[in-house]
Amino acid sequence: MKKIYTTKTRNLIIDFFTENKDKRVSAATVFEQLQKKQVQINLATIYRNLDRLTEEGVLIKNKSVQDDCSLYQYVEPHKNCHEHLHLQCKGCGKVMHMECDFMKEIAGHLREEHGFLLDCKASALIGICNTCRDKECMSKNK
Amino acid sequence: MKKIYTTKTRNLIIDFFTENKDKRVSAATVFEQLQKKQVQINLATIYRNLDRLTEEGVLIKNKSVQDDCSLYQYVEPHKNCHEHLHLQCKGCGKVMHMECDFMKEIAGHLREEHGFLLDCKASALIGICNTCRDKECMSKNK
DNA sequence: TTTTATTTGCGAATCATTTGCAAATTTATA
DNA sequence: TATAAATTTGCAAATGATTCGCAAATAAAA
Repeated sequence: MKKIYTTKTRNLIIDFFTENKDKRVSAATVFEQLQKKQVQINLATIYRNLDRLTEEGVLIKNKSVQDDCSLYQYVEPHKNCHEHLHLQCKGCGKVMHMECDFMKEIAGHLREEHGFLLDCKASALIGICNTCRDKECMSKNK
Repeated sequence: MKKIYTTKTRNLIIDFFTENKDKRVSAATVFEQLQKKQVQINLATIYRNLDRLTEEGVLIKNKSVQDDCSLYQYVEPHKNCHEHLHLQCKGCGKVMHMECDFMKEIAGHLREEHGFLLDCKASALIGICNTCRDKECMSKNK
């Protein structure tokens, strides 16, 4: 098995994500944001690190609903994403972790009634969050 | 607004999907399957038709979990995909429509407790279906 | 049947992501 | 600490899905 090398590049990328814990970003965004901080890392290297970090469970990777690219987000080590669903807002892109007891009911219902073993980590519910709904509402009433 | 032209190409593509109602396929797959039937349609044209059909609501389009491509599936006209979630099996790729009253509870819970307006059509729950679970189980007990 | 609108095929362009490879860096070993 | 071994990096080129421009073909409207 491969060993993990602690490189400058790797640390800079991890730092970026821990400083932006609630953001879901593309490889290109990581690249741009680091450039703004005068950090020059090759895009291919960023991709390689993002994929390693995803394998290690440091990041979650999934596809953007709107764009044709993958998005990565930091996972709080204590958060067990196997046990809650992710709610992603179509408006602002933010992902909320739906951590509440109702989760168990959903998983149970799917298992009992539909013979379906839910994989929370891989799933995502798309919709509109409160904030964006209000914005939408306001613009319609103009 | 644009009018819809009924072309040979368009009909061939619609036929393909109505003959394969439970399958979710990529543009490339449509292309290959039509070729096997001696039907030659340019890939770009297939893409254009798939996107038109998706806009018209004849197909559902979403991104593959595993591959880097979009998948399209026929939607039964009577099915209202605004009101149920799609359960997609990681194993076989099949999509089930979760049509049952519990859906209302889920949508209600998200709205009331999480301030989240669910967009069923855009969402997908990933997991393992009965059939694939059994297969997996059998192979482990070998 | 002529006119107008839309679609098609084709090749080229685009965009995200991956890959090969030599050089650089990190870790392990002596 | 010096050297060897393993892994990562940058770079440029390759890949693969999807899109685009444009002239020719087809369908709908007049």
